[in-house]
Amino acid sequence: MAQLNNVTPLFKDLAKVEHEHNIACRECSLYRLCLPLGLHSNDLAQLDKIIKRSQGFTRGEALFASDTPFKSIFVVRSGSFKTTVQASDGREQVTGFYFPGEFIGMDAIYEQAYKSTAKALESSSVCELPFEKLQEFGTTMPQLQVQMMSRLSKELSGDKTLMFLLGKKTAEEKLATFLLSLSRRFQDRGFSAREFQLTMSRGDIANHLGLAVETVSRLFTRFQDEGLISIQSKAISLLDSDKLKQLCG
Amino acid sequence: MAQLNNVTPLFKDLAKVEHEHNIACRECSLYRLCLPLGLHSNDLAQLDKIIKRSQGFTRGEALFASDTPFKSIFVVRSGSFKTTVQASDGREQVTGFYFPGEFIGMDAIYEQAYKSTAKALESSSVCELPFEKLQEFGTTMPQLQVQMMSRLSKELSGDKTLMFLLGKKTAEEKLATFLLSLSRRFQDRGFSAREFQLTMSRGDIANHLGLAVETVSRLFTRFQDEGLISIQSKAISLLDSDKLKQLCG
DNA sequence: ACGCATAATTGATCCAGGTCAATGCGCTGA
DNA sequence: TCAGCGCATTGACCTGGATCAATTATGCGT
Repeated sequence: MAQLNNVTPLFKDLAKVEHEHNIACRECSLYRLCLPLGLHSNDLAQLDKIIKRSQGFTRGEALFASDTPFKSIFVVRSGSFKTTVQASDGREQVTGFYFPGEFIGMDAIYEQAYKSTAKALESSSVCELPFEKLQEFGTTMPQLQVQMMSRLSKELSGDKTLMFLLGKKTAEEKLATFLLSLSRRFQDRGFSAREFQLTMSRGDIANHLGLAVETVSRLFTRFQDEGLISIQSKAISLLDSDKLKQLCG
Repeated sequence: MAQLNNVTPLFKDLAKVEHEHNIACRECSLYRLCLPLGLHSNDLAQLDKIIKRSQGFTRGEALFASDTPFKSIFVVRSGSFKTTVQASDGREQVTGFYFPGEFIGMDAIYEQAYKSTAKALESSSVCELPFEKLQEFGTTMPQLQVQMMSRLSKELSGDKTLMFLLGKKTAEEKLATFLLSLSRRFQDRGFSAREFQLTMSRGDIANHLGLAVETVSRLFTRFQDEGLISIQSKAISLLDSDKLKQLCG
């Protein structure tokens, strides 16, 4: 666990527990958020067997790189990740941030190759689901397939929302929306909706929202001046989420 | 067929043939692009039975509305559609355009409700796939499930690309990318990659790309002045797609 | 074929947010 | 403890594309 001491993981307790023991899905605290939902216990045991529990990634380490053959879908177990797509000229877009229980790599099924790069934002770990095995299981566990589709659909729906954000929202609306989205996701995971760590850099946030770093920085200070938030480097608390909600448009 | 005479459907021949006969998947000219790919012929016959072939929609008519219960996934049979998401304040974002063989409504699986509105851009028709039935079939036809996931994945991948476009590209790059994307899709469907109809309005294009109508209009005239395209109201031809490719960045 | 509504073009002006530049802060490692 | 470096903040200025305002096509209904 030494590597965990020099960072501030978002989900320290989870990381501690689940790094140390390769605990079964049934006992995983993410169960409620994850794939196995709705599976019977013998099916669950089957699933358990094919899941590879990874050793963990350190800040900046890649889970997979763009244009690499697709083999597995990953579920974040602890920590957090970002995914990016890049153009040949070097420009890149942060397409998403991923927290425990969330799936990474589903956009690679069609092309059979990852079309984005996934990097850890802090010390993190994942469960690896080899897609071929997953397919085999689909025959005997239709519920699993439905669950998978549901996951894909959820991300699709989220992406449409993001398209609206990128295409139609002002800088202020973008940042307010982003903060509340994080807040909601932390709450879903049993953490404070009010206070949390921004594990990604200002640059990552700006990039993701289609803004310049400077704009994000200015907005943070303005939100703070207006008493909406309190922010100190990576630690943020939402002081007036009602007003933030209004700002989302 | 009277309703088809006063419009210029993108896929007139398809519309003619497939409106009149409820032809089976096996004989459908979209087979290659559509769901049944990889199914055995007896499976195909099964699938055929659950597919409802709709009567057709006229320009502006809604296939489904936002916040309506989810029942079916739709495949465009002829014509074209757009999907939009809207905010409470009235702003809306065109999240996609859909052509024959493409799937609409997959982002509704998770929420079990359509989170976008789909409208016909011209006289169009769809195949309706009741999701419940599709699920039942999944048990006996795992291949179908895989195919569905593949479709979802493809759209996901496309959305990431669009996020890059919205977040990082200039107006010029956006429009060039859009035109080439249409071109490629028409080519995939056996139509000219060089000359086609823009069934959507300038407003729809602008909205989709996160631009103002005026900007799109100006770019069209500029592209025309520079000899890249030739455009006359809805009819466009790409005169220099190599240079357009360069403009995409 | 005519007239009205809607869509598209074109021009003039403006501003949100980007870019450039300088400074400040906080890790990290010796 | 402190130097060095990457990240973040702050200020000054600039610009791509939005907005506003006419004008001109297009197409639809009668």
